[in-house]
Amino acid sequence: MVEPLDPEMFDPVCPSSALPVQIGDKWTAMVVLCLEAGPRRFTELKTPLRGVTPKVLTQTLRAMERDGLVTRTAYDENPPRVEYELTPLGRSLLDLVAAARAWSREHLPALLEARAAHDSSPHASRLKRSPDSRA
Amino acid sequence: MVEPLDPEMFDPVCPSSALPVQIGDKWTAMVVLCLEAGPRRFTELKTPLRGVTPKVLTQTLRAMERDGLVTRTAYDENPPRVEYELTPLGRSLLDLVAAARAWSREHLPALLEARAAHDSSPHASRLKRSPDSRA
DNA sequence: GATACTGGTTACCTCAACGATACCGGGATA
DNA sequence: TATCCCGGTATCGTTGAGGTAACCAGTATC
Repeated sequence: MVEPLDPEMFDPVCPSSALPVQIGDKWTAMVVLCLEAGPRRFTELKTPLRGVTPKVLTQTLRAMERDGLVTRTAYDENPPRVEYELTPLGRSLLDLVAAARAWSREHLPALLEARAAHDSSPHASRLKRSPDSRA
Repeated sequence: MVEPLDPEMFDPVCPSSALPVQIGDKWTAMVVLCLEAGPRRFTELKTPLRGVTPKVLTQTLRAMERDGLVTRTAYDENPPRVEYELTPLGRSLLDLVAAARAWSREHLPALLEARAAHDSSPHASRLKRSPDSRA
């Protein structure tokens, strides 16, 4: 079995709300990351995906299953056990996620800085006079 | 001046609705692509972005300006002229867009095939018996 | 009995993105 | 006078992703 997931693997302060790249739905990229090391159970996924409701996690996983990104295996045991695992196709998304994370590491600070500067500026005139002059 | 934009540079049949990667808002990636070759005017952008309403295009461009991805330069001339241009930060998104497009070229057919297969299948039982026994 | 655990389902609500349509101001042109 | 062009605004409506809360079956344990 693989190691348990770090409940804090996703920084709640640096959410995808800021970065301009999204893979699939809101949680898809995080699910991919959670499944990188091996199959995981439903409740196992819920832990690091803090705040995700079972409904939304189910929706996400169903959509990923539909698209061939994960497989769902339910074992008729007691207590019930369901495992989700990345397919090779889903695994191919890891490169993309890595690219997005690389971009963020490199450029997100500049973006946030630009945003902060813009928000705090007194909205200077957006007009450039013709090359003559100005009063 | 740069060459005019091809009004059909974006295939209306292969929209981003299918592919699981999104850069910024709905139109952001396309705007980046449109600005790749040089500055463009508002109406110039509207043409290849078929169907975008001026309101939404304005929203997109303002958001990109806020994030330091484009610069907006308005010339006080007649008729009015406004030019949008990629900043180096905006230009850095080109790599990401290229990565997303590469992934799509390589893997999107498999995803769509999986989706079609899933949608047309009679939803086989999602239950797997415990591995110990047989029937 | 009562409660808890697993892997969900169902009904309802909210909010922001997106879109449709119409309109505007200021020249220049006819 | 009227119309066109450009770069937008204003107002309205739709849509859907996502969230909240409650509930479920089956077993097991208290």
